[in-house]
Amino acid sequence: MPEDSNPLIRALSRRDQLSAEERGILSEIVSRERTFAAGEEIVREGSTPTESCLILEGFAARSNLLGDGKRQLSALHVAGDFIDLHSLLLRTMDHSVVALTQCRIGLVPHRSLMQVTLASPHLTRLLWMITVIDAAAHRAWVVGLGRRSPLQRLAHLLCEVFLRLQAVGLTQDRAFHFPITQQQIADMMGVSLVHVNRTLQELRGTGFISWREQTVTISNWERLQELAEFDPTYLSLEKQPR
Amino acid sequence: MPEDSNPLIRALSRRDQLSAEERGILSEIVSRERTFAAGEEIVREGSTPTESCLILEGFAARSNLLGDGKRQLSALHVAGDFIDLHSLLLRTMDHSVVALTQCRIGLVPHRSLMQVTLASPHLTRLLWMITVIDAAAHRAWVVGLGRRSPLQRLAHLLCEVFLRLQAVGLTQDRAFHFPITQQQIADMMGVSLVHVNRTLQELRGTGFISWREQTVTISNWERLQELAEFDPTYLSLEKQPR
DNA sequence: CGAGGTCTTGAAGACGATCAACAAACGTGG
DNA sequence: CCACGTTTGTTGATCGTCTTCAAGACCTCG
Repeated sequence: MPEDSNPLIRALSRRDQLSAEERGILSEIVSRERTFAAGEEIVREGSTPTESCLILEGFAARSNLLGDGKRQLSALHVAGDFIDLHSLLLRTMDHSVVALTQCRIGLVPHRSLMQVTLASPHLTRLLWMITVIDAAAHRAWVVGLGRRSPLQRLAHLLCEVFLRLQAVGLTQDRAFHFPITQQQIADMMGVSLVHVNRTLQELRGTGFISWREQTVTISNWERLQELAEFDPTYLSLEKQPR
Repeated sequence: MPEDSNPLIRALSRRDQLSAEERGILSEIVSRERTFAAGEEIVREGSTPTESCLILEGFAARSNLLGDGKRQLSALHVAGDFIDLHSLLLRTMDHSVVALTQCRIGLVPHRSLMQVTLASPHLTRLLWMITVIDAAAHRAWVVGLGRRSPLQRLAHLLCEVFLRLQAVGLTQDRAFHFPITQQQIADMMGVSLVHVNRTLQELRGTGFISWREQTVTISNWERLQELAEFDPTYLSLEKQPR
């Protein structure tokens, strides 16, 4: 894969300096590619992967099915995200990963990742960092689900997605392509589909965003952040030695 | 600190083989100890720690304060847990850590941890594993807050705490000391104090647990797990090469 | 013994779920 | 290119759950 179109390199070099050698390792780490249609399972709960999946294009989510047929999405992932990097350490998946839209996925053998841990402490720390930023996002979702109103949760989600897409160069000014259904939003926010629809109307009603033809445009970034009580610290978007 | 009373060594050797050398490194990694009273802040949101905190004794939680004075606890931690290991990679804390009970804390300099990443790939992976198991617990909480009833959430919490305490040898048969207030439970479960009280009565009413004098006793482990739809996979309690 | 924290109970009201129906958009094959 | 079926979005009405407010009981510790 050519280096500059590799979203992993983009995501990492956004947060720390990468040496030429490190870029080289990262650009060769994807062994093969696969494409998944929207709704398909990329990784299955209970499986024990021998490769980790890197999103090259599209949106995916961690999915947990409950006994009564309910579903909770516990994380949203975008291009550049390593969706099951933790399976290197954990062996058996405690959740599935599903494609929310069509996804192009790069597969990275655990063998190669293990090799990185043996050969490059710095790259190892950066991979570790990825999982730890993931965990920070999980905590932000816990806070939202526990104590924020559905309106705030939705606003918070859009703030998060905007910055994460911006970090990999997938925004145009204040807009981004977001081909996600209301049912998927509902399963992320822990509310019913009907309520998402109404909350979305309320959010549009504020005039802080518009959402038409699968494109979200943030018309008032300041006020949207205020509404969501959004603090971007947890995304760790600063460039620092790690 | 003597090796066998070091809960970090207990927690890690529960999940992978540790060499004598590795045990040695771990037993010397705590530079000093501090004690915190219940309610005290162990790590402050916005700070940039230069040491990480290991719980030697007591219960602590990650705490997020919201604008209107609400509080959400995004994780519960017990002896053996590294509560801000991620600050090694992330620099600034996006949440506080508070002592829920009196806590004895071991402080581990980032310098020592960085040294581990340079010298021991295997220990590095185990430290990484700790943060990744943490993240798995966060996801379990997301699922609970999003889609489980308060009753199930409470049952799930008790299942989780029981197994985590068992892993560090802090259970007696089917019972464990759990000096946590209903307000703290409420802030973990994202419900009101009043509702925790009523849910707790309902859970006691099932006869699956009793909770008297700060001690939880699980009288029907099978049925409690069933009620909570609890699957311990996410705790990664198996011993495996990592 | 008194004070503050914790637990418990009741009553009212808000919020979001559920059920049901319809509209709009999309995609596919005839 | 249109017809039709499926998916997605929208709206209204009813019901149940959980919040909020308020007050009292209990307990622990100085």
